[in-house]
This record gives sequence, C-alpha cells and structure tokens, in this order.
Amino acid sequence: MSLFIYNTMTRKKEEFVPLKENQIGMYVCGVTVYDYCHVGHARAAIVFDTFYRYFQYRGYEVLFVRNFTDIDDKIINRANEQGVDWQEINRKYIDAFYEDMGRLNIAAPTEEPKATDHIPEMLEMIQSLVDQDKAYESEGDVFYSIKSFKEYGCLSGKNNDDLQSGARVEVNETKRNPLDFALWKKSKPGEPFWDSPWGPGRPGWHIECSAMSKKYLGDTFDIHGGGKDLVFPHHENEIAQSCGCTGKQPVRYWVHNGFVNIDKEKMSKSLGNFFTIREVYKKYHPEVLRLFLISSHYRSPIDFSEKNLEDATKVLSRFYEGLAGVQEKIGSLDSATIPDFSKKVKDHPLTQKFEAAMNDDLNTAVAMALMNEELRKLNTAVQIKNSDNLGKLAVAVTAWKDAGKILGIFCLTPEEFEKELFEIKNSNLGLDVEKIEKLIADRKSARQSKNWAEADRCRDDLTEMGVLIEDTPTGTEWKLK
RNA sequence: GGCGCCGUCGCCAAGUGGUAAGGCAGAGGUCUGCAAAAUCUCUAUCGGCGGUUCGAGUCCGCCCGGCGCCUCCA
Repeated sequence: MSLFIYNTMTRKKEEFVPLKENQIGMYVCGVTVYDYCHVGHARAAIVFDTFYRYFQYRGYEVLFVRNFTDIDDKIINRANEQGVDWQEINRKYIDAFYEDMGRLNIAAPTEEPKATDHIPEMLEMIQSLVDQDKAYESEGDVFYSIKSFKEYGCLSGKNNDDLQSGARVEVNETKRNPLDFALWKKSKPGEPFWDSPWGPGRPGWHIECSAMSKKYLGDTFDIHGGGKDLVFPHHENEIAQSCGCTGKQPVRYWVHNGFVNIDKEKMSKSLGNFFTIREVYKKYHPEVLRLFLISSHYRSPIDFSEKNLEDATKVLSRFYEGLAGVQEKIGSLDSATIPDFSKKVKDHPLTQKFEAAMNDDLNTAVAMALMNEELRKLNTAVQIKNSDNLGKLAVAVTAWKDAGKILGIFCLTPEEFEKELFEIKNSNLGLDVEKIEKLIADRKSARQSKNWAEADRCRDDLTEMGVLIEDTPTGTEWKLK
C-alpha cells in the first residue's frame, strides 16, 4: 500500500517515493534555543517524530536531521539581558529542550547539527552564490539577490510584485532589493563573530538549513518539514539558496504542520498566549499532551484548551486501563508459542486499517478512532469467560499496542502510567493517601456487615475529595477523578 | 491590498461524488447491595444561497463568519 503525503509545493497529496529505494532523507527545522519550548514546538516535534516512527515501521532507513539554531539576534539579546555568555543561553535551553521533548517520547534524530558548528559549510555556500553573482556584499553584509532566482515564491505561492507591494520588511539602504535577504551579517561591536571573506560577522538565519541539509543529506533529499509559519520566508529562502548554489531542487516533498491555537488564535511568543511544555506537564501527563496533539490531523489547526486536555486524559486512562485488563487476562501466555505470531499481528484488521489511515497523509485522527474501536473489542473479549481465545487476544492486543507505539503512546506500563498520573493530579490536590486508604478500609468493613449507609457515607467522603472507587473481584481500587 | 486555509452533533474531531468514523458530555438497558468501570442501544444532513451531476459535506460561483502568511516565529 502506498503512502501519500501532502506536498506544500504542489498543494496536493502525492504518492511518496523516496529518492533511494529503502532510504529516506528528512530534514526538519528545529528550534532557536533562547527560551523554553511551548506547545507549538511540541506539536512540530511530535508530527515529525510520528513520520519518523512510521517510516521506520514501514521498513525504511531514515536519515533524520533536526537542527538547533544557536546563533541569532534573540539569543544575543537574551544573553545581554541576563548578563551571561550567549553560549550559556544555548546550553541551558538545549538541555531544557531534551528534557521537555524526552518526556514526550520524541525519538533522537540521526543528526542534530548546530548552526555554529557549520560556519565553514555556510561560508562555502555563500561564496558560491557570490561567485555566481547571485549574492552580493554590501558594507560587510552579504545579501541574496532575489532577482537571480526567477522561481522565488514557488513554495508559498507568492510572486515578487505582490511581495514588494506588501513588503513590511525593514528598509535597508544597503540592499539592492527590499526582498533580498541576509546570508551573512556584519557583527556589531561586542557581538559574537566569525571571520569571513567579507569581514567578521555571523550567518543569516536561512543559510544554516541549506548548508546543513546539504552536508548531511545531499543536494536533493526527500522531505523537509517544519511549521506552516516557516513556509515564507524561511523555506522559500532555503530553496533560493540551495537551488542557486547547486542548480538542483533541494527538496522533493515539503511538509508543514498546522499551528496550535488558543481561542482560535495562533499560539506565539509575540501574542504572549503561549504555554510552555513544562507548564503543561504540571497538570497533564506528557503522553496526554502527545495524544491530544495527534487527535487532529497534523495540517489542521488545533485548539489548545483545558477541556481538550482533560478529554485526552480520559482517553489515555481508558487505553491504559484496557491494556492492564488484557494483560491480566492473558497472564503469562508466551506469544512465542503462538504459530506465525508476527504475521498474525501484521494481518490483523486493526493493523491493516491503521496502516491505511497513516498512509493517507498520516491521518492520526482516524488512527485514534481505530484505537478506540479496538479497545472496545478488547474490553469485550476480556469479559468473556472461556479462555480458548487467549492467543487471538494476544495477537489483537499486540496489534493495538504496536499501533499505539507508532503514535508515541504506550511507552509506559499501565502501572507506571497510573502512578505518574496520580502524582500529577495529586500534586495539585495534595491528598493524604493514608486517609483515603483508611476510608476505603472503613467502607470495606461496613460492607462486610452490610451496613450500606455507612459504606455509602465513606464513599461520599471519598467522592468529595475527588477519589473514585471501583469494587472489583480482587478488591476495591481507587483513583483520582 | 496580495496569497492561502477553515466553518460537520452541546464540545473536540474524521470524512477518496453515492445517502455522515471516533472521543467527551447526555438518555436508557446489562452488571453491581447501591455505585464505579466495562458493555449494549439512542442522539447531526454537514455556515447561507445558487449551480454542475442520476447523486455533493465532498466539485464550481457568490455571500456570511473565523483564521493564517506577506516581519522573528513550530
């Protein structure tokens, strides 16, 4: 079954055929490390992590490159504000990035290049553009000359005239054309700099991605990803640079994820309506955030709200509870004793439908619907008394778990999840576990003496505290609402 | 002003032109001392108006409403 991916360049879903038969080159724009990541960054990371996982599941070797922009005005400003070295800002926020993304189960890319480790590659590219008259030096800055690239605007669907008439770019007298963009910026006194043929300076933003993608993935590679907001000018400029330098189209499939919105508006620094990932973790489990972010299609906007996060918490809790139930039912059954186990998993209807959904431009929303439907079947199977079909159940739950893992959930055991969820919820409630257990014990003895009024009183007290109880054949269990 | 996207049940959210997935919430049944959990059943004609078509949420036009990019931004 073929995989179809929406290509921003052609504005169509296209059958995905990599350049090399079994290998995929994928470059995704990472973050500028001057602050904590917010939920918008989380979405981008999750979307391309899911592509990465799914490609690997399909048997491809994936060369996945995700960069860190570690030199930039904002980094310098932040360093000045805090009176520290700019590299210290980098270190701090790269560490934070790994911590935040790690908890979201974002897999490590093949390469994570930093811009400042690739100054020579960038200089080489800039030199090539200058040599070809596609870039020019002006008072220590080097600009890319838009008029040298007649396809400029092909990705974003803009034409130069429209851009110029609506140009909001800062007027810069040293540019020949207001739309020309910086490849190299002369450093101001006190700023970090690198030597170059045009004097001390630092790279413009766009050139790092052109240089690093070329270095790690070649002149032309399969996928370039990032948030929709990077289409123009960042990716447009990358095309101009790479194409200008090598004469080849650098990217075969451009993939862009939609925004995370708050009250229908884009979450962004400038609007100040953002939540950092670590803030969200105080109230919601990381896997819940992940599940929330894959519950709609990656190209659609998604509205970040407490209600939606709470819904996602309920769904994931049900998943893990279902998983626990199935595992208990299956017991110690060893799947190795089941003939053709992996083939059976592969042929399972869920696996087939899941692949069909993912093949349709990574439709994780449909995949989630399938996960819910399968859970219902699993729960039903668990309740059936005879255990003749434990093998079938093992196949089904494996198919279910495997699909979940591609979506980035089920990275914990049900017990671990339950424990972590409790800790998060309880960190906001501060309940006394001993008191809860005392009430449950009191209720138990009341029930044993059939003192239902007293038993219900205990339960009411617990309910008021936010504790839900479930009487099961093996005893009373409880959790937080 | 230019380019583009979106408007599907109370809420969230899928949907290749053939008569609307899934989740949350809600109603009823099974189970339970009663609950909870689980499970079963039920709940939409797709912003509006025209058009194309045997047939449109799904294509075209117009209108209304919302959003994004055109400056750094995932």
